[in-house]
Amino acid sequence: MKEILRNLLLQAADTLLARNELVLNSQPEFGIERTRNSAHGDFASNIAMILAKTQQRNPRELAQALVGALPASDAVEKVEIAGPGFINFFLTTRAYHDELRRVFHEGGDYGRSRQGVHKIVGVEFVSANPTGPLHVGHGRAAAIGDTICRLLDATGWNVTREFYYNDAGAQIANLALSVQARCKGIEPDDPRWPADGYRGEYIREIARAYMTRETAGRDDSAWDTDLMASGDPDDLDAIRSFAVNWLRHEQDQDLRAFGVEFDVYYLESSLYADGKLDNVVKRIIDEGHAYEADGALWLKSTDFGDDKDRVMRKSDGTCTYFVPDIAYHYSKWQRGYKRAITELGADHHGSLARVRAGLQALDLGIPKGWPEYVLHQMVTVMRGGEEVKISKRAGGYVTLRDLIDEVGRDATRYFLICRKSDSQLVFDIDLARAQSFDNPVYYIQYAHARICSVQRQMHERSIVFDRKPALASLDRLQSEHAQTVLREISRYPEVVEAAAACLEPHLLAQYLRELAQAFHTWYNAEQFLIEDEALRDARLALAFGTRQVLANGLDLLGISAPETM
RNA sequence: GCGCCCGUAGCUCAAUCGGAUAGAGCAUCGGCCUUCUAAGCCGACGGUUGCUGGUUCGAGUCCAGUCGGGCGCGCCA
Repeated sequence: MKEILRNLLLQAADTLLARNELVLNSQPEFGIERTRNSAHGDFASNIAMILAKTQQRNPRELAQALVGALPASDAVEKVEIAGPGFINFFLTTRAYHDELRRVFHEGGDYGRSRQGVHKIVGVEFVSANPTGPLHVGHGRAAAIGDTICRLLDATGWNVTREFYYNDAGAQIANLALSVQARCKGIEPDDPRWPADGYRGEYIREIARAYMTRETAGRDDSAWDTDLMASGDPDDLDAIRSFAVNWLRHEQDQDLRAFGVEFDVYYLESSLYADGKLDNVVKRIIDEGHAYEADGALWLKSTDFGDDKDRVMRKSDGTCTYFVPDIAYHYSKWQRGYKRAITELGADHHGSLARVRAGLQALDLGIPKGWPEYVLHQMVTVMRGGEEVKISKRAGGYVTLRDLIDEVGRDATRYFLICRKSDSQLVFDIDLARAQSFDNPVYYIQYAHARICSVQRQMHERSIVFDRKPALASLDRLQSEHAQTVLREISRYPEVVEAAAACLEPHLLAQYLRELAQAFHTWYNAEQFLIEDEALRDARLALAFGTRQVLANGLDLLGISAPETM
């Protein structure tokens, strides 16, 4: 719909241009938006006020000229000029009927578009260290990252989901020591317990499995073989491999239960094995962006906007954590991702400048703003009005698995996605569990189930719904409630586009609630299965169209659309 | 001390990349089931968008400052 109006305005501008009533040296950048107030029509454009600046003209007068030059369209009922120079468009009911017909015509593809067609984008998210189970924060990362992927896919991008495993380094060594201690029967409060060891119960479980020579699971392609525990408590290498494999398997199971699957698992250890890490360090030295001091090698990250230089290689010869990050992101660039998105917890935002600086230091023409980052703020979990602490070291914290088991996958995903990612989130377990209207996810699903129920009733009463005559009788939809539903449906493609463009999935979550609300209101006001055939057809068409849009939207959120509840 | 994010109704949060009269849900109060799912609907109540300036046709949104909260600032990851 928006595109129709945009084209009309551009044609009008062209007409004025041809008449020398307008001077432009570039395509005008202007907005067309849904109005908040129906007295202002359906859409409003600020084009006249934008152009007024460069044209040195009165915006209302300019708006008048533009409106005068607008080509005729059967989508537009009337056009008004209002306020400081808004051009308000009132659309015909026909325009809305056409949109509903499009829903039926395009079905599951309604709302999909092709802006990103043929372009590839790599999206990295979760990337949890394999040192423990996934917690709520990872859940938020998973929900946001996966939904962004679905949105990008819906707007024509070719998306690869990628998970980066820090399976090398100090935390992993710490993990191995912790499991080893458990293997030897050492408890966390024992003086022999490793400093900063992981104290959680899952460590005991891994140790038990290792000692009883279980097989650590494996169901992704990044590992070559299943790993058999040797059962030897002195073989730290074996313990490390086993523990990492075990935890990766657990994490993978949890993510699958959450409806999230990855295309690529990228292992930090592979950067050491194949020399990528050394190459990156060498390249940065060769480009003159590094120097030796105090026995360490420093990156001159201040050359690229960081507030201080950073140690790349410590005096003990090992690299600091962000060097593999640089090498890893460089590998994305090498693999052809002109667009890459990295989803991270906001507590890591400090590394962002470092990684970008390192990529600039390679001097390989990687754009300054590459990769794009999406950061999410912390999640606080509430239960019974009290905060549930999540600390990995302390043990007993709320895992993603706990939430999925207790709250359910759909509600968990919805709650983690429904707020803007850069605002802190309070996850109220009691509210998320509530099987009531308090719970927005059920509210949306209920709308879908209700429509399915109507369809079942229809069959029971042997009423036949034929799409063609139904879509021809939409003029019978006169009520304000039905009009509201029509309007909400027509917004869907715009919402998908905006959510994908801004990488803000919460816009879609919010919208689906509004669509469901419009439907529930209408449902309560009017009967669908009535005697008047044409009116019945029209109402059923609108109801089934609503169901389609709800299903499409829920699918993009990775939430099921149940037929009964 | 420096950097990033956030301050919006009693609570949890929106607000279409500067748009017109700031919106939902929860909570509170009052209505609606011989009707396709009441897991629903309608109405009422609720605001100086932390504060002070600035930019312009127009600011919750942008800028400066200030107060409050979170996170980060290591030869940890």
